[in-house]
Amino acid sequence: MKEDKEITIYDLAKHLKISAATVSRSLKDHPGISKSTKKKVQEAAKEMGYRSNNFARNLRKQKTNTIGVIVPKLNSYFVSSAIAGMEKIANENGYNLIISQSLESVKKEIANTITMFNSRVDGLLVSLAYDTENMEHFDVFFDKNIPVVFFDRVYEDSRSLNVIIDNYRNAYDITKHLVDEGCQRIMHIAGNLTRNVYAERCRGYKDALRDAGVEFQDELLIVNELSEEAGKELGKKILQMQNKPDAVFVANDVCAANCMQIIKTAGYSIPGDIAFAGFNNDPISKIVEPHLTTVNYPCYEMGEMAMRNLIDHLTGDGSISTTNKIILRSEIVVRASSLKGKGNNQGLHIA
Amino acid sequence: MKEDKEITIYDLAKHLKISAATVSRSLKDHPGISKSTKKKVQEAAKEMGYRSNNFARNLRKQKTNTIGVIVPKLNSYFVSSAIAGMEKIANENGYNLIISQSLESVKKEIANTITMFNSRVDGLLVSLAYDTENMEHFDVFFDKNIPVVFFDRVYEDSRSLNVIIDNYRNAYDITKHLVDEGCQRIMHIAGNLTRNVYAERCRGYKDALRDAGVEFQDELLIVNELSEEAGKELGKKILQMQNKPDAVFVANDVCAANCMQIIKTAGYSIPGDIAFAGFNNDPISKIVEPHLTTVNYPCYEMGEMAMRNLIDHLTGDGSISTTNKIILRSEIVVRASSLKGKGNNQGLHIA
DNA sequence: TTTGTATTTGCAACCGATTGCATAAAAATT
DNA sequence: AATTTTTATGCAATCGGTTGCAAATACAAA
Repeated sequence: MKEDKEITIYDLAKHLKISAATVSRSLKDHPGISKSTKKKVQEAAKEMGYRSNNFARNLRKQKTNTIGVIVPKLNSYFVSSAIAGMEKIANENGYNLIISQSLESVKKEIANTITMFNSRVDGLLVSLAYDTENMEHFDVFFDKNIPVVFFDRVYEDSRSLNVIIDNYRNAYDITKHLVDEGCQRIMHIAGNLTRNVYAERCRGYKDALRDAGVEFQDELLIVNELSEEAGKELGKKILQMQNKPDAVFVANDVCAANCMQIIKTAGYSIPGDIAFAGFNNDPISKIVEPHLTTVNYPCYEMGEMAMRNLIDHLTGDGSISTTNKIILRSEIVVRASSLKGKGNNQGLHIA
Repeated sequence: MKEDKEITIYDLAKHLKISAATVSRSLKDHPGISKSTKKKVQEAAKEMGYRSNNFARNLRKQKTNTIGVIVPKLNSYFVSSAIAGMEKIANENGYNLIISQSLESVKKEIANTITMFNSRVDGLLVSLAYDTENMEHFDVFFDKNIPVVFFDRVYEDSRSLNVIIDNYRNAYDITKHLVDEGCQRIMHIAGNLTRNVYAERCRGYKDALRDAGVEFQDELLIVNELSEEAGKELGKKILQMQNKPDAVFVANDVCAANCMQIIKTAGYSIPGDIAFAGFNNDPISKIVEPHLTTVNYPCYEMGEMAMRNLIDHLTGDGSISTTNKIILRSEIVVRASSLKGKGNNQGLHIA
């Protein structure tokens, strides 16, 4: 029944000999319209192949039904999983997503923020770039009361909601696990420490050491980009150390796996000589050998949760005003890379 | 200088004591407006914090500046990389992306298609779901002359542009390489053979065998989902074969890597007992041990290319009408998993 | 039948930018 | 100075829904 030309409510109105206002109300199930009229309109709409014009609607309602997402990089396990979760929820609720990547640069992040602002997104979901330190570019959103939800790489600010995991706790647990396995010289590889995720993991690492009576040593803390290449570099660096660590806790699986390879290739045994632990539970952690002890990060769920809360807030149910932080459950997953066999493993899930 | 209320061209017009039409034309650099007026308007716009309202614009122009992307699954290496490339190009050209996933189900794919249609995207980029066989759901787009570009998992249709790699050639090369390494019982693991990519790879495999004088055997061709789990299943299946293959060419790295693990754990040597080859050059291929011989698939570039062509077409430069297929360069990457050391490697790039 | 109340529907003014056509102003020509 | 040509601007309609308010119709009570 589709015509070549787009059908509008005016066409429907003319066809049914009623007003456009009534058509409009009928289509959105307005209470003031009689059941019979509604039915007539809805049927005619279907028959004639009517499709609502969002632009007219948005123009009039001053709402876009679009949510902006800014991430550091689309092609990583964490981000793509999180976005998959977001897409699902947004889709279910009739929201569109516009996605852009900062490619880990504040500059691009700022540009994207402006684009999003100009696209008049109803809300924004953001995971910060590696080097973002200043948050002024989000002020335009706060000023206009456009809700901003940060996830994973967040910014502590009373005006926004943060969805995170307990990085501190997990890092603490994993470090403690390494200690329990008998490690004493535990190295930690962190990302940029101004980024909450890495700062928290580092703090957990330090506190666990302290509580275990192991002294923290500056030389055992390294900050890098956590990329594949950084992992390889790291491996080489470790090989050159005269006093090598007996364990390495890396803030990210990809970096950990690549580092392990270098170490292994040089003839060291893992976990025998050096134990390893990562973070994220990236699929790679189950491929690298030995399998990598890591933290099971609920990426997909985090995306769902962040989106759900944003939408709830937009539709009024929500409460970004009252809720300020959502912490998702996550837990360490012990695998062979850290099992020296000396310690207990405290009933932790072994996969 | 930003006010609380949105500034419109009417505000600018009033402020400058000129008509809204002149403002509109000035802002878009219309030739009929004098330089001095244009400058005045553009300056005032900046000063007053004007931002153009896309909905009004779209409503009037009947164009959305939005491109729809439908993919099977967001969280895979291939897809996230391709989307990263698309986003880059779209962003550079002022287009927005709306992205949705079919989750490998035709049903959801159809639903997404309808959503995209109703969102009035200017164009569509699609990689088909695993089980899509019927293409009727794209007819609405073809009927309305909305360009559709398929990438990777494509559909041969004169009305659309396909962006692909030469799956046949690569599969042929990789199979030939295995033969050259001395393999005779080469197994091939394919995906759904109605999907072009898998059909082509399978064809390349068969032809390479034929040309090498190796007889194709039905029992050595297996179709599965190519997922992690499928890879493990496959490993078990191979272990149960009495007459095992001496090489396995899997149509996807993730599946290959997971299969290798099972085989290795059972005590077989790779490539000694069984050589392996995959497809995609997923990061996992450089982690699994031995490193996996595979095909370097230009995911990011494919995303860029698909998007660029779609946009060119929308802006009139393009020619989906004339171009019907774009084949990107790709090549096999030989790594340890297939090097039995008996054969030559024909100068192929070894990474 | 009349008045009052509740239920349905329509009128018309938005939302903000675009554009064909007409007009006004400036420049060039006679 | 009068006329033609060129250049610059404005008028007003249009895109398609939405919604406050008024009007019309239905139904109930008096």
